[in-house]
Amino acid sequence: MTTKYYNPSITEKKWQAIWEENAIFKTNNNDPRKKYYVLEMFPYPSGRIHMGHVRNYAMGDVIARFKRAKGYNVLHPMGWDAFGMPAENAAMQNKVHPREWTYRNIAIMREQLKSIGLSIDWSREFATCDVDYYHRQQMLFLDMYEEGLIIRKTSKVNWDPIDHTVLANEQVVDGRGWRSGAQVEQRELTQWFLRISDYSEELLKGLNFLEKWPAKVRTMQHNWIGKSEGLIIRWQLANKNSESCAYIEVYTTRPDTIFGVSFIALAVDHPLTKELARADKDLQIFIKECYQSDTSIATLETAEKKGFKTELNVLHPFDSNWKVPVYVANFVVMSYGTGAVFGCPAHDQRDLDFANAYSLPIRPVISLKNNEDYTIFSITKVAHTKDGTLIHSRFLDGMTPQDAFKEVENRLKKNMLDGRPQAEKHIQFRLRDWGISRQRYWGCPIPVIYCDDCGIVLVPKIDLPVLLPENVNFDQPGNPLERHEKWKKVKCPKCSRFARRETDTMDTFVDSSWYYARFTAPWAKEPTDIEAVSHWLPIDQYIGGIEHAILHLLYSRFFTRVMKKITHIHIEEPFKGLFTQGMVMHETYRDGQNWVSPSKIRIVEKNGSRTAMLLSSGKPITIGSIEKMSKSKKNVVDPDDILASYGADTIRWFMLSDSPPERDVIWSAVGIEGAYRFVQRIWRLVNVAAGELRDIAPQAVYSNAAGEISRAAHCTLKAVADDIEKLAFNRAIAQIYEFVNIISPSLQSISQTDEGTKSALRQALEFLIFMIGPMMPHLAEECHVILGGKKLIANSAWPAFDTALTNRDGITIPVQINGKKRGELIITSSANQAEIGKAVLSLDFVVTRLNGKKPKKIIIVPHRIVNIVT
RNA sequence: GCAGACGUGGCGAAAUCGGUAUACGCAAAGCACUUAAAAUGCUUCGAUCAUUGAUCAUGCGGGUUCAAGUCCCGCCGUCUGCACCA
Repeated sequence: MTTKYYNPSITEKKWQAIWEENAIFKTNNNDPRKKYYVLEMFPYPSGRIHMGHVRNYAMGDVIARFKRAKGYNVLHPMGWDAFGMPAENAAMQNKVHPREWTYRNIAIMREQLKSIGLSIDWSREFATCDVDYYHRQQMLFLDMYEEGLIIRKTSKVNWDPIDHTVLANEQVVDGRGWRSGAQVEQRELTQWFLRISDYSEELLKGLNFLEKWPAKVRTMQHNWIGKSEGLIIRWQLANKNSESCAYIEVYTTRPDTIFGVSFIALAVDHPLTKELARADKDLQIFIKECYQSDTSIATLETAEKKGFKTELNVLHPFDSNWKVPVYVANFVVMSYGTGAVFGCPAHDQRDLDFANAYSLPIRPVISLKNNEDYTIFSITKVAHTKDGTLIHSRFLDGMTPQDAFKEVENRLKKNMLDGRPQAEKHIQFRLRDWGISRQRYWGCPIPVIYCDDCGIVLVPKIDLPVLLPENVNFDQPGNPLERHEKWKKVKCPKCSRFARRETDTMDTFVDSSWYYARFTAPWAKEPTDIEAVSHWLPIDQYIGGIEHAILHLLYSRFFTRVMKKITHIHIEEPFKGLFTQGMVMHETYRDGQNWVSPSKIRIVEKNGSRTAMLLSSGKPITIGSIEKMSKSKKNVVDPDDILASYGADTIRWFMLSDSPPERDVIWSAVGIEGAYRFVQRIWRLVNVAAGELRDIAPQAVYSNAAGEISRAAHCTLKAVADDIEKLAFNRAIAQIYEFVNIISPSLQSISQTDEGTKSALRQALEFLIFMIGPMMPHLAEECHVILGGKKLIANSAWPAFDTALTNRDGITIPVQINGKKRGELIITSSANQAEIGKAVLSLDFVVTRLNGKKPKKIIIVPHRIVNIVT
């Protein structure tokens, strides 16, 4: 005990080196013990680790270390989601090659992660931009193509005419490209698609079996897949003025409202619209206008309902004298249903808006509750979408909407129109095929060649990998591959004439859809080693941010099914357990319009109010709301700074304490101080006691003070293990605090205690070291050594608790009178109902309260409570 | 608009199956140690009234129950996801 304080910066480095030298965390695929695969979503190498990463990896590490102590063969790997736009942006701004930028960031972040003391098998590390990895991904592409899982088709996209690239909807702000500020156009592009929509039903059904997933994520995926059941109804054209078809197909989930129809609306890119436009200048102008608006959410919300009345009319399926006008409308989407709808303004808000704009009739067909005045629709402009009974609907009158649906279906499916039934049942999904083409350099090249003679030719497996060219420049916008003539020019594998390479690369979501499988055997020549995959998958516990609830997790579920089909994986669901952690938040500070970093200010607390001022000048600063840590709001705290002043154990402990892991945690300076004080407290207690305890044999003792300590030790050990198992880290930590509070008085007066208590304390401390081990691994090792331990905690088995000590024989149960607690009863745990009842009635406070009266009823719940009703 | 979650002290929160509401931590106050401060240790800490103690408290209003933070019905508020999806 030469030093007074624990110095994490020296100690933590020491233990990290020892773990590495002994290869403690290197995992062997052939280990006979039961497997456990824990994985945190791998990071994008943006430059530095942020607090969100620390929280994510701290949680995963607690589970990995705990399961290892519990005797599992644990796989806990790390990699890098390394392709993507930011590397190219950096290339444009700083004249640095994306590869160089990416690998430099990886090197920095790897060291940062190592300094947190994570129990990771670094020998399995890879980045998705490693040739080794994207080579295998190209192999998968070929296999999937052979199986018919990939198709080429055109689709409408947001096109940035300045940056020459496709933009995702999120990248369109107020109709303009987020980087260039250019007015975004709608373009039809031919792209590669993965046929995820073929798996809609399967992906939906699979959700039911994911019991260890948060219900929230399952609901989100459920809605995203968006299954709906309805009818496709064919409406006969009134006059034969279309060359190609005799009817318009419409998808509807409300066939019951068919007598409320007042118009038919076609999508702007519907084939019939295109046909009509050929002979109609005005329609051409209308279509052009529609294409100029983008598909971003903000625009859609405010967009006016616009329509164009065509010459066409269709006949009502149940009344050939009833002509319904056909419009082209901007709100109808080609990619959903049939790209045409029938409008029933009275019972659909969107149709009502349209009807009011174009003075179309509004025909109510579902009864309102108490108001039969239907002029209301044009006044209130609110459609009636609730249930009721059918009215003004001829043979449907009086039916429920459900019965009317069936009646319409039954009648129409018998009617033949042009050789087909006039209606068919149709199940429609919202989920669309996954377009994976990106007009970018820094991604996995799509292994395809275009030949003028042979058409689309796949790159033969033997010619893989298609490598990204090194010599590229980013001095003009667009995709450098596109203008790299030398790289593009290639001999056709079929006819050997000159052909050109596909210059699009794959969406980075493809990279992250199978990396978890690659970790099981990153050395394999094939994408996976089927034996290794069968051993390790599914992942027992996957941890990451809720922001990936839909895309990444849905794509991965799809990809696993696909990889099963092409025999690279044996299962369908990759993630058995999923946990979505909350974000790391921080207060914001601003000086006028400018955000101010927390490192530049000082908080002063006076009379219960908090004020902030600039460190440099003392200028007052406004304290703003608590928000997610982000560079733009400058409310970030750099983990490196915290590591330097407090150490890894403190930062891990703070991240896990207080807030439940699924909820947001608010970072605060006082919070991290509190965690640091606890680290010092443990170290101090162990040091104070070490001299007295080092030679004492740890054993459980069953008497008096020593007995209480032993009992607490065994109970806490059990409770902490249960909480970690349930990922309730905050509760585990509370248990540990409570336990330390129990044993610390005895530890501080250790020199005056008897041998029995010392022995119990010796064991209590040993348990404590194991309990803090998963969260504060360095401190645990250090304390273990101070007490004379030889083996590494990281490599030791979790101690067993004694059930004789966790089950008490004397228990205290609360006693209520008329539902209010009035006292307690101490009795043996084996006491039966009759004995408890007798004991309760002789208690002083019960006798006084009853005052000679006989209770009406006594409710006794063994081990829990007694309630006397008078 | 549709779907889902949540609402407990000054703050982060706990309460397994309906069974002692506020564990544990933070902040605050007081005391001890100290020349002093920091650190550390001890004590207090939901509200109101009060002498022991009592009454009221888990967003609001009802209900079920011996017993409700927990279950049911109706509101209010906050957050998240999706959205011209027919």
